[in-house]
Amino acid sequence: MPYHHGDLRRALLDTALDAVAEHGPAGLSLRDVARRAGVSHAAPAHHFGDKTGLLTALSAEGWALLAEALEARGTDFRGQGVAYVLFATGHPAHFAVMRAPGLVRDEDPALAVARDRAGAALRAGAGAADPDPTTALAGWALVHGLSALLLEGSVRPGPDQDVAALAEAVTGRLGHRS
Amino acid sequence: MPYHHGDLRRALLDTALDAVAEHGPAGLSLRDVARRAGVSHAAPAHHFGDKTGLLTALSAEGWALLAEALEARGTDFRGQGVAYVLFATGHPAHFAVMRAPGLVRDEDPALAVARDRAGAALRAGAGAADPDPTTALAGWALVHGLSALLLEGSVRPGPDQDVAALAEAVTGRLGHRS
DNA sequence: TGTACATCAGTGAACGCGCGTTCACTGATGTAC
DNA sequence: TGTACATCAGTGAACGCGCGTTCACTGATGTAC
Repeated sequence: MPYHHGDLRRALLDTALDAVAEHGPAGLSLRDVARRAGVSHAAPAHHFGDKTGLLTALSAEGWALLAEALEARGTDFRGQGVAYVLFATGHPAHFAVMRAPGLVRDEDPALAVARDRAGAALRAGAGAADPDPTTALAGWALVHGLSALLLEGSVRPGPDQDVAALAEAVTGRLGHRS
Repeated sequence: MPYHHGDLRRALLDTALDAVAEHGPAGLSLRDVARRAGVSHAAPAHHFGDKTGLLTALSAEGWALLAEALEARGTDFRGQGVAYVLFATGHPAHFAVMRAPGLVRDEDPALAVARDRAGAALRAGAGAADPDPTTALAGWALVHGLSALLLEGSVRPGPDQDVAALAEAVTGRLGHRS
C-alpha cells in the first residue's frame, strides 16, 4: 500500500456513495468511509474539512450530472422526464444526497452553480412544451414520484420492460385535460 | 410530576413524531424522545422494546391513517389522489417513517394489516377509474411526487391556493393520451 | 373499612461502542539551484 | 547530476460526547379477602 494514494479524493467520493446507498445520507459516517477506502480515519477530514463538506461535494456532483443529462435532451420535455428517471435510478446515492435537507452547505458555490444549471435546463424544456406552469409542475411531479417509487422498491419495471420504457409509458399519460 | 404519566405511550409517539420531523427517521434517538417527553431515558424501551419497535409503531399508525383517508373517498380515484397529498403534507413524519427502509419490522402484524388496508383502498379506486394499470401507476407517481416536492420544499402552493387546490389542478393533467 | 399483596409503570446507574474532530507527526513528491 | 528544501498527503493517538441497551430498583395502582 503506497503512502500516496493517487486519487484518494475521488476514491473517498465513490466510497461515500456506496455508504449512502446502504445507510442513507443521514447515516453516513466519515470513519466508515475511511474504513471502506482502507485509509486512516482522519483522511476524509483532510480532503473535505468535515462531514458536511463531503456531503456537499457529493450533492454538487449529483446536480452537475443531472444538469448534463437534462441538457443532452435539449428542449424535449418528455425526453427530459425520461432522463430524470434514468438519472435518479442510475445514481440513487447522488439523488438521495441532493434531496437531503440540512446535511449540506447550501451556499456552497459549486453546488449553487450546478443546481442552477439543472433548474435552467428544466425550465427551458417545460417552457417549450407548454407555457402553463401547471403542466410543468405535473410533469416534474410525475417523474419525481416515479423515481421515488422505483427507488423505494414500491414499483418495479415489468419483465420485458426497462426503466426507460416504463418512464416513457407513464409520461405518456400526461395530457391537457382538466 | 406524577410518577404514573397517564398515557406515556401516546405521549412518546407524539414526541417521536416531532423528533422525526426535525431529524428524519434515521436520526431518531430514544434518549432524545425521552428527554423531550420529560421522562427517564429508559422509559421508551419499556413501552416499545427498542428503537425499531418505536418506529414500527409509528409506521403502523401512519398506514392506518392513510387507509382511513383513502377509504373515505370510496372509489373516486382523483379524490384519493388529493387525499394522498393531504395525508403526506399533513402527517409528514408519519409519511417519512412509512417510506424509511430497514428501520422498521416489516413483518409486524399491525403494520402489515394497516399497509394492506391502504393498498386495497388504492387498488379499488384505480380499478374503478381505468382498468389499464399504467393509468393507476401514473396517478400514484403523480401524487407521490407532488407530495415529495411539497415536503422537500421544492414546490409551494400559490398565494391563493391551498394544498388541496394544487393537488386538484395537478391531477387534472392526467389524461389518456399516449 | 382496612390490610396484604400482586402487578404494572417508570427510574437511574452502569456498560461498552462508534462517532467527529483536533493535532503533532512522518512519508512522498516536486522544484530550485 | 546531485543536494537542499518546501509542499502536500496521509497517519495515529487522543479527546469528549451521545447513543442503545441492561438491570435491579421503587413508587403507584388495583384487587382479594
